[in-house]
Amino acid sequence: MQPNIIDVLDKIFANTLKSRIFVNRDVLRPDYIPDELPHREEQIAKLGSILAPALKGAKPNNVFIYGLTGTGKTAVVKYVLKRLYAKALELGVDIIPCYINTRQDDTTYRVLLKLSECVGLRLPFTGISTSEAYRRFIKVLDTKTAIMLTVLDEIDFLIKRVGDEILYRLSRSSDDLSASKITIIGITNDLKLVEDLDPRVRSSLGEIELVFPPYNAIQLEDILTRRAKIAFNPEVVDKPVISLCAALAAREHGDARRALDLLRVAGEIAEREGAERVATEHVYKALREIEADQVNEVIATMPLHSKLVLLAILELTEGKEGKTTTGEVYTHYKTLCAKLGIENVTQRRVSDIIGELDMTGIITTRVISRGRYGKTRVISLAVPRDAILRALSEDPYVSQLFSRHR
DNA sequence: CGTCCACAGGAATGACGGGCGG
DNA sequence: CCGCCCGTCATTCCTGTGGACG
Repeated sequence: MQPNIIDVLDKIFANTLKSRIFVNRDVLRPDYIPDELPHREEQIAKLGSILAPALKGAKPNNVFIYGLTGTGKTAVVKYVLKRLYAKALELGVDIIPCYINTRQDDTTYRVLLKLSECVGLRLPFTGISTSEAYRRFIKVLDTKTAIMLTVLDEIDFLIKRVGDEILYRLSRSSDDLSASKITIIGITNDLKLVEDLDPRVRSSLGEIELVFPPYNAIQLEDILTRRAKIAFNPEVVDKPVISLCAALAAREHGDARRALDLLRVAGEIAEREGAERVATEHVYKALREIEADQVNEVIATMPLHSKLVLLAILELTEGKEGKTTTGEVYTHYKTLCAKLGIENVTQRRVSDIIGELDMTGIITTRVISRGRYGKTRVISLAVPRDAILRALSEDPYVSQLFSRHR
């Protein structure tokens, strides 16, 4: 037994090492920052001119950057900061870039921790209050004459978690500083974020706004082509494959991350199958795999009753045009609860659950009136049923319902 | 042409668990 | 460490409504 496992592993290792598909798979990963950012020249130029005053030791305006996922916001900001920092070194100007992703560091204290790290101050992980942390950070920063360029990526998470208090503090930090200055660059894909922001913060933070439009299919194709050249062995991907990835991602909303994911996963599938080259069928498989992963993730975190409602929908949409209605779902859902011996929630709640499922994109609903026979929502599945079925069977309660009628 | 079905969906309220500030 | 507040899931009660049917 043991030698067998080792043999298998050896084979896997060897295959990975002498991959005939990939040269450098990492350049297709979402966190990779490329040396060139095609089709974002305009945004690079704008951000560059906004931040350029830092090179003269002046405080640039705060910037707010909007754009849907995969439109290159993070990449552009990181790129511009890198170039700016290099130039500053050359000129002997003190610029301190600081990148914080507030999805990971989503508390005031953790943000302050990161800020301090950027100015070379090590704060304890715990033990001091946030105001003390702020005081110490400011004290160190004020020993310098520097422009601190603070990027707060996915800033909506921070605001949702702790409100806009630190933003206010930071935007008013010049009151506490004599020589140094802090510029804030906020990044978000939530276009209506500013609405629920303290007006004082809004005006100081949104001094300048930059919008990143989605890429179109042609631009995506160009991006993929450049990236594929570095990522793959020559001749293993050809144009139709890349065009397909671009077209599929453009259909979403021009999400470059999505396009790159597709290409990478397609390559991984091709490799797993021991294929010579990446074919369009691998892309379709990749699409299904990525979709299934997302469905899995969404469903896994759902509460039990949402899963049961989803199961009810799943079973009711089998056959007959794949459509069902709220009333049918509720009745069927109640029988499922009865089988499990648990209490059911009210119809009002199920109505909301159906709405929530619609929001996640797993199902599609539309309100219609059947006249004499009342008003209801027509429900149909929006993703492959086997993906849902597999995700639901992960749940220990729900899976009892499967094994029974098997 | 008015009714009335079968829900949609708003408002108020409560149980519960987790995180935060003092 | 404790009380407090907040978000989530849920209930109760409610008003609103498009259009087939009588």
